[in-house]
Amino acid sequence: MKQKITLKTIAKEFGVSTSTVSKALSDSHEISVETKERITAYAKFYNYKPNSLALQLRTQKTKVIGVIIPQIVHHFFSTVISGIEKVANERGYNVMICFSNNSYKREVENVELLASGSVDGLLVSISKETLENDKFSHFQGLIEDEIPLVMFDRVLDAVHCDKVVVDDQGAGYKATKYLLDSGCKNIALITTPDHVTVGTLRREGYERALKEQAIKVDKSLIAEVDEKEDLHSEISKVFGQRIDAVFAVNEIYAAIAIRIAKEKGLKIPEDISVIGFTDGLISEYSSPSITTIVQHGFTMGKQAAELLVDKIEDKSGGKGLQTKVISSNLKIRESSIG
Amino acid sequence: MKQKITLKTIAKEFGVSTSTVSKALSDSHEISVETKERITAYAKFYNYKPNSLALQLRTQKTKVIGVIIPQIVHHFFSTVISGIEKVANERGYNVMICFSNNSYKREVENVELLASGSVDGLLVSISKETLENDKFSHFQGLIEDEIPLVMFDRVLDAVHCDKVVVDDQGAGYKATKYLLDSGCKNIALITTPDHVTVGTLRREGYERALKEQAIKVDKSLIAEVDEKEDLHSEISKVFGQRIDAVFAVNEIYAAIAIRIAKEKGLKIPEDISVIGFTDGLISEYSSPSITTIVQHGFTMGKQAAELLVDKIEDKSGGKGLQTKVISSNLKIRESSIG
DNA sequence: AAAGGGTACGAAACCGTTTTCGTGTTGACA
DNA sequence: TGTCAACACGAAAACGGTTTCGTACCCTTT
Repeated sequence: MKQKITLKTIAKEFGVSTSTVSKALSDSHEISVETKERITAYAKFYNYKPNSLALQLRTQKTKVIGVIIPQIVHHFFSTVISGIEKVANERGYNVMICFSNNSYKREVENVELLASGSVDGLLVSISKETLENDKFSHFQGLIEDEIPLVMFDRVLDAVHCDKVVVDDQGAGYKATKYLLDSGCKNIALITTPDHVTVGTLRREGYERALKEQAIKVDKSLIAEVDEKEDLHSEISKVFGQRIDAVFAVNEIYAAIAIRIAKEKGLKIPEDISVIGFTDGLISEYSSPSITTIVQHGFTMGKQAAELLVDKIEDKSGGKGLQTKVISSNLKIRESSIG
Repeated sequence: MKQKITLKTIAKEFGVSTSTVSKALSDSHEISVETKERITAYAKFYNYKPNSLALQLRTQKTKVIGVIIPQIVHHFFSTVISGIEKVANERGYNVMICFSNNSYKREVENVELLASGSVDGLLVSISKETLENDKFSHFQGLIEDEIPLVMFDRVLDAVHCDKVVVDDQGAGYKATKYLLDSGCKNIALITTPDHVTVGTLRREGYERALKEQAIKVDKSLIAEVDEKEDLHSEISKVFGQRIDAVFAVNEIYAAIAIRIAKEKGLKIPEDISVIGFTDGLISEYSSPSITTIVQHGFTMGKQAAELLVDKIEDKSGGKGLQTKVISSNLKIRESSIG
C-alpha cells in the first residue's frame, strides 16, 4: 500500500501546523477564508481522506457491528444478514461477519476477537454446539464489559440481553391448524432432534393444535431426523403409516417428503398435503411449489440491528431488556389444499 | 460500554510505567521475573485485552479484508463468502462484508468507505449496473493508492488487478456438448441479456459446441430473459418450437423450464432434457433433481482470498497480475439422460 | 579506584486525528 | 499611549499501544 496522504503531509506542504489543516478542512471559523480555500483545494486534489483508524481510536467508536452466525450458506441466514446490513447501512454502520460453523470453540474465538475493540456491538445467533452444551460464559464476559449484545433466532435463555426470535410455537400451531382445517386427519411431523430449540417449539405448536381438536399425538407419526443421517430413508419411515399430510420443520425435509410421496405414486395435494418451513427458493421453484411458513428473516435482521444500534447509541430509553417476537405467516402454494 | 482496562490502568496500579507493563505482558527479558508474574496475574484476573484499534493504528494493518458483492441472498455468493471466510480465518484475517445491491452508487460508496483505512485489501464482485455502464474510476483510485484488490466472478476487464473467474465459456460448451452427445438435436438456450458478461460467455460456449457438430444456431431457440420480467411467460416462448433439450444459465430458469415442461405434459428426461447452472439447493432437491454445471463457489472464494492475502503480505513474489480460472464440471442428475 | 557490564526499569517517540488552550499581531478605542 | 478584543494560527494533550534508546544501580574485574 502506498503511503497515504495525512494531515502532516499537507501541513508540511503549506508550512502550517496539523491543527490548522484539521480546522481548515472542517471549515472552522478560526481559520482565514484564504487559507481554508488553499488547503481544501489541495486536499481535494490529492484525494485526502482522514484515516479512520485514528478517528476510531480517538472517538472510541468503530461504527462497525459484528455478526456471528452458524453458517452463511443457508437461505434464512442470508436474508437475516441482508436485513441487518440494510439498517446498519442506513444508520451509518458497517457489518463484520464471522461464522461459528456451529462450533462452540469458533464461536468463543469470534466473540473474543470482535469484542477486543473492533466493534461497537454484537449480533449473535448461537451455534448448535453451544446450544447443546449450554455454555455461555463468553457472553457473560460481554455483559460484564457492557458491550451491546443482541441475540436472534437461536438464543440462550440464560443470557440476559435483548433478543429477537420467531414465534416458532405459534408457527407450528398455525401450520398444523391449517392442515386440520383443510380436512387432514393424520399429520406426520418431520422435525429435528430435541436440543435444537426451534424444532422443539415447532413441535409444541403441532401438538397444541392437535390437542385442541382432541386428536391424540401419535408418536409413530413423528420423525426426528438429524441432518447428518440419511435423510431420505429417515423420512421414508413415516410414510409407512397412514398419513394424509406432512408438516416438515424445514424446506429440505419438505422437498424430500415430496420426492418420497411421488415415488410412492401419491398425488400432491390430492392424496397428501405437504407444508414446509422457511420460505426459500426450493419452496418457491420446485414443482409442485411448496406451501410454507414464511419466517421473515429480513424483518428479523432489521429489528435485531435496530435494537442493537439503539443500544449502542443509548437510545433504548431505559426500556430494559427487550425480546421481540417476529410472527410468521403461511404462504399457501400448490402442495396443499387451499 | 464500560471503561476498559488499559496499560495505563495497570501501570498506575503497580506504580510502574506503561512500557514496563507492555514488556511484562509480552514476556520481555528486560523485566524481572517477579514483576512479570505480578503483572500478568493482574492482567489475567481483570481480563485485559490490548485495544486492537491502537495496534492497528500503530502497525497500519487492520487484519481485515473487505468484500463487496451484489447480493447475499444468492446461493452462489453465499458459498463464495464461505470460502473467503475460511482462508481469511486461517490466515488471521477478518471479513467485512458490504452489498452493492447491484447499484453503481452503493458500490462506489462501499469502495470509498472500505478504502479509507479500515481494510487491508478488497475483494469485489462487480454490480450489474456498473457492468452495464462500464464505469470503473472508483477502482482506478484504489489501484493508484496501491490498495490490494482482487475481483471475482463478475469482473471488469478494463481494471488491472488480480482476478478469479469461472470458465463460463467452457462450461457452456460442456453442457451443450453433453446434451448433443446424449442425442439431443434441438437445444434451447435460456440466458440473460447481453450486458451480463457471464451470460454472454455461456452463450458463446453453447454456440461453439453447436458449430463443432455443424449445427446452425437457431435464434428462435434462444430466449434472453431479464430477471425483472415475467419469467414464466418469457421462458414459455421457446417451448413453442420443437425442442428436445433446454440449457438454462441459472438454477431458477431451469426450475421454471421444468415446470413448463410438466404443464405441457412432457416427460423429463424422456421427452426433454433440462440442464441448469449453479449447483444450489433447487437443483439438488427439486424432483426431478436437476443436472447442473457446478460452479465451485467455495473454491473461488478460497482462491480469491489466497490471492488477496498473498498480495497484502507481499508474498505474491512479483508474479504480476494473475487471473485464475476455476473450471466447472457437470453434475448429472435426473433431469437429463445419463 | 576506575572501568566495564549486566539488570530492571523509565522517557519519549510514533501511528493520525481532534480539540482545548494558549499566543502573537493587529486595529480600535479611551 | 495603554488596554482590550478580534483574528489567525500553533503547541500540546489525548486515544492505547509498541519500541528504541537511555540511565540508575550494583556487581565484577583489573
